[in-house]
Amino acid sequence: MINPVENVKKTIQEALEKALVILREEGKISFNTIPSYVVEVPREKVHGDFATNLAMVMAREARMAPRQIASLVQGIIVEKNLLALPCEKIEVAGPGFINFYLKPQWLYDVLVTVLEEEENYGRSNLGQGQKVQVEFVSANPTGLLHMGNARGAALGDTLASILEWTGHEVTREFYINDAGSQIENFGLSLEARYLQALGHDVPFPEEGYHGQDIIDTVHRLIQEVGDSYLQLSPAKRREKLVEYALKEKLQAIRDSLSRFGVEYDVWFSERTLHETGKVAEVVKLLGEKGYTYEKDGAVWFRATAFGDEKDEVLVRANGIPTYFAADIAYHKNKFDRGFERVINIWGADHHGHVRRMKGAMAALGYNPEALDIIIMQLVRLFQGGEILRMSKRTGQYVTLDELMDEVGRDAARYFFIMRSADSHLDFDLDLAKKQSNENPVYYIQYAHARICSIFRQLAERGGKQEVLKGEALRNLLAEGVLQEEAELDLLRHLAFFPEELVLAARELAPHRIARYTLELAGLFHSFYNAHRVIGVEEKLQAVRLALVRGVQVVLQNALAVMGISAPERM
RNA sequence: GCGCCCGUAGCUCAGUGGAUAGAGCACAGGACUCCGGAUCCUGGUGCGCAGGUUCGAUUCCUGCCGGGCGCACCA
Repeated sequence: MINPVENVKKTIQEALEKALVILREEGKISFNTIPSYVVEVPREKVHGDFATNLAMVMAREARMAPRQIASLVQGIIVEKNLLALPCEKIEVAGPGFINFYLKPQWLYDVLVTVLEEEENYGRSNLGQGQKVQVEFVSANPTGLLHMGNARGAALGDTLASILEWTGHEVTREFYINDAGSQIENFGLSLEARYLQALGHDVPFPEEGYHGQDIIDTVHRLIQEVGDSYLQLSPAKRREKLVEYALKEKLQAIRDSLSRFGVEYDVWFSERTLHETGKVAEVVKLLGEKGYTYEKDGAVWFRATAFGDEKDEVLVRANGIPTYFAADIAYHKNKFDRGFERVINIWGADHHGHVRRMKGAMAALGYNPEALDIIIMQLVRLFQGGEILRMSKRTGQYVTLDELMDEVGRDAARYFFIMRSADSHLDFDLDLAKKQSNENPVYYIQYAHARICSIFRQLAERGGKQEVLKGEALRNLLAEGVLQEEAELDLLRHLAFFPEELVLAARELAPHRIARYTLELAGLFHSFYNAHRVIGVEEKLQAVRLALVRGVQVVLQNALAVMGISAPERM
């Protein structure tokens, strides 16, 4: 649970603030409060290991030129030795930055930490055990999973992992839309296919589900029950057909997601909310709080009271509650189960739903801030330069399984994780198939395989295979054996892993980890091409083996977060 | 018309209130008799346009232009 970067930043902050207090006591500077400032790693290495904008943001408060403040602070830190870190030099630069050039000591400590914590390196307690639910995919169980669902699955699962790594108690949940009008429609489609399969010339509903998959489902059912459903009333017949098909579809969805590396803790049925009266209950509750009214025979929710453009129907004139009503009941249930934070991943086509959902939570007395809805932009599928429309109705879509058949699970996951949820994703099928070997995930995995290969080589040559750790490693590093730029760059990147997870958790941004891992792999490949590990001088080989082992550990951890395998050979 | 997202290199995309804006692909050239060449190294007139806030804006705000998606008693 060590975050090296955070520790250094804190140490620098302490020095800065002590310096300011001393300067004020000496009457050299005046201020009431220290404005918020940052200690960060500069983009350019020539600007030091860490830098702060403190002097610039203090300028107004202290009524003094930024560079002058910076000089005073820098001077007093050096003079009184306020910084509790081995430091090369502290400089004032540019418009008033204070740049800290640290001795590589802190980077050496990082390596000791990584090898100490191993598969736990990166974990933190940011969340302090907060109970978080991540609900994602929640595809209609009337068809197979398409590319949009796949993106949601990769993002949701990775986000859940990131939250786990940062000290949250996470539940992954899938909401099964097994009620409502699309189920009615599903039943009508199944019925038509059933009758057609038995030789009846009946029309197929225009708005029905045209996919081949439900024809197959019906044929399997007929193997079991034959034409016995012809005797049933249409309503009963549809109910039986839906029951059978839903079970089958749901199993297929579970299997696909499982194959994609996604395992849910909870599968939550919408139908149960209706059957247990929870939907009616929540409508009543909203009424009691004064947020509903009747118009044209329907019950409406006052979404406009929460900034929405218009109100929304909860119960139709025919007495059947809407999807929205059920979803409110579902979200109430989430909070009632004790989740302190609820995160949903929705497709961009549902973004209009966000404000009223939050409004409904506020109306029920829950904190709408505890509900985070990540809007994921849609996936546009191209083939041969043309857009393929994805639609369950027409049955024309590429499924998650087909995608995995084409490019494999690792590449598919990485492809979705590497882009921010905000970006519109154009997926060129031809390109994805053709370039599957050019997917960056292989670049990362290759770095890992190469490291494994180093250890294999070492074994074959009969060399010492155990990697130095703890004090022995610390002592050897203290001799300054690791000096190369490429080595220090790698250590610096390893240092950032815990911080990167914290940022990804705060920003709910899984793509940060994809990027981080790619950069780490790149730094390793550069190092590998420039320097040898095996066959160099004994001490150097020992510390380089430790370094390479450290990289391996972090690659494994990062890949684990993303649900991607770390192959030993490729 | 209203709302949300996006507009960064030829293409696909990262990125940040700061000091010289990055990566992959594509293109051109080059690399160890040695740990895996699925690698590395070298090569770049780019933040849609116009205002505003700020010591400082590609980043924040407003308007405009362009693209995607919503705006059902569907989900």
